Amino acid sequence: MTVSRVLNNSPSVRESNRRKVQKAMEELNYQPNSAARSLVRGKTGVIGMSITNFNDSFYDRVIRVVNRKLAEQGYFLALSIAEDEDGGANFLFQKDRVDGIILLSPLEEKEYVEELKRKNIPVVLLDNQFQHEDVPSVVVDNYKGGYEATKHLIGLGHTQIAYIGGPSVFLSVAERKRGFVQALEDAGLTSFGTDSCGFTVSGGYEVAKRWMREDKLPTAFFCGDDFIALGVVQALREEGFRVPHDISVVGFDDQQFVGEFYPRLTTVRQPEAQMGSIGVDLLMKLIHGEVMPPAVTKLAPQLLVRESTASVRLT
Amino acid sequence: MTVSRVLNNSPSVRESNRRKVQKAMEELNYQPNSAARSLVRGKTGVIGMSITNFNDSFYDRVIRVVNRKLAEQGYFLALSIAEDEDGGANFLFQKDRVDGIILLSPLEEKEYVEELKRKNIPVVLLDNQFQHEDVPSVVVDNYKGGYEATKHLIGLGHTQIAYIGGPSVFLSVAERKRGFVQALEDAGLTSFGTDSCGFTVSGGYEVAKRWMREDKLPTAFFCGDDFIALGVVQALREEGFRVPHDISVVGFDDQQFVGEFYPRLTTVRQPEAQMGSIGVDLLMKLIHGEVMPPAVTKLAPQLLVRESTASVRLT
DNA sequence: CCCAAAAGTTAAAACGTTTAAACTTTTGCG
DNA sequence: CGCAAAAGTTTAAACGTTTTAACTTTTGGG
Repeated sequence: MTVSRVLNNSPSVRESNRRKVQKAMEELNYQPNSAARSLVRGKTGVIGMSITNFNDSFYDRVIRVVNRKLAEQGYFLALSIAEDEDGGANFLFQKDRVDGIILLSPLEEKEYVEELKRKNIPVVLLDNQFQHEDVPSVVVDNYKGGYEATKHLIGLGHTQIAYIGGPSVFLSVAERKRGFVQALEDAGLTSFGTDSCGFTVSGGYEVAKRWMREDKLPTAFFCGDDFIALGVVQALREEGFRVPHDISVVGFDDQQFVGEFYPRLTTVRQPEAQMGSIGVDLLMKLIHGEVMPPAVTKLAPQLLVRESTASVRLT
Repeated sequence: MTVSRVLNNSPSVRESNRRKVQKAMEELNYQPNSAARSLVRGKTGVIGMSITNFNDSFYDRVIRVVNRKLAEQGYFLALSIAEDEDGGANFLFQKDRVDGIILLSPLEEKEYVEELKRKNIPVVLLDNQFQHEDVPSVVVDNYKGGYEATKHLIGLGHTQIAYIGGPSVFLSVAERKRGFVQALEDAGLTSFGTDSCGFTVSGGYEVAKRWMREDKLPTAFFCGDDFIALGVVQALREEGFRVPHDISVVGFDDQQFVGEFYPRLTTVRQPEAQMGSIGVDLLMKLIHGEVMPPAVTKLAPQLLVRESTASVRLT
């Protein structure tokens, strides 16, 4: 009826009637039923986003940008937590619940991507290094991040540099390491050693402690993320080493307040805003049926030099 | 048709037919349209949760518990970010999109609560001290948290204790302070002074610096949250004071890794799991139309004594 | 073997909107 | 003032399920 037209403000409705309808809507506290609407229209106006990790500044920043940008375009963002098995996005995995999905995950997620493809749901991958055929993705250039961080250390005169990465399920881990190795090679150096642990403070702490027990100490650590870096700093401190005076440490991600608390961490910042923004753009194109853009967009990270790195100390 | 019955596995369908239908569903990759389903049934199977804050361990823990518990009961959780004006839950604010809402917010949210009431959407408040008529809520006993933290400090011999709280929009701030004051009074002491700042590292940092400039230094700080506490620690350290050797500091919330990094922070841990669990229980009761339980459930926090507090130093 | 009850199946209506088509009123020009 | 075009309104069908009622088949007791 006419009501539908005023809801979708079609032009062909007499002003007086439009007024009347609006008044009635107010009085009755009327609100269109979105299920019915979705049913007939075949769209919901909501975009789903699956997230694996919460308490993390990198994800936080990406999510906020996506939320804002989606809102600008008239879409709602529904976040879903990806727990272990269920891929977490399960609730999103229904074509009629969302118009599109943004998968924010550092893991492969092959199955989910395939399922979504099969269901014909537009999907974009963020922070996901894996290339799934014709699913567009936006990632940061982790290789470059590792390279820049290491180069910075080399520039400070360090020659004994170690890398402590995260779990090998994350492709980012290997990429950062590749950058690390290449930077050393380009400078004619060799790696002091590498190791890995969980992306946690305690992980970094334990690796560093173990190394110290074995009398194996570089003059600088490049860590796979800030949590590991903090753990390393903590372990070093407990054994009487000062950062950066004795040993330099660099992290990755610029987590909340690592730049505000001693020792202000030198780290690699990812372009979260760009990532989120491009991700939304890609998804919108997909939704509007535009031709598929190039599969993977790679963004440059930025080295933030702070106080946890210094010139190598000549003993 | 029969299909509907096998979907909802009603008993009255011949086994052979059930088999046939299932096979067909597999082959066609069939998935029931949830919009149509919601439309006729009047429920969606999703619970919305509005969150103001992301990169925060307290919220993270609550959210994860809620997610898990909801999943157990066959509901999906859709998270929505509450940005400034929109109350963020706007997408949830439609009765036909969700079966119920959990508002996780430390702010008053009067308008939203009223709007939800008006729309007749079951709603439960978490971490929200404000009492909205007949909306059940679960909060932590911030008064008690403040009391216990201060008592701990007093027990260590401190008599010059200061409180640095967060922004006064948060009721929790006043409650924690009330606990602080009462503990002092019960011990026959008076407050060394109070101040406030944002719930940030830099906030705590600046207050402490300012106080030091004015030669105003207590022997112990009770801070409104861990971020403030870290800022205070950092400021003290920069001025040559050691924590806890010279000055003790206690925080609130047990944020990620404040227990792993020097100085391991003494803090107050909120019972996130309980809060989430009770919140879900309440919401389920509301949804099933059970009689309204008592309006506000108050949970006891727990003091975690670590290394940022020590006996007062007798100079 | 018949018949009633039980078990299972099919048909029709309903959920609340949008869209397309048919219909009616208004407008403006000669 | 009449008529065609434009503007606006009403009707009907459709979206994909569930629910209720009506119908058909199977089962089992006498």
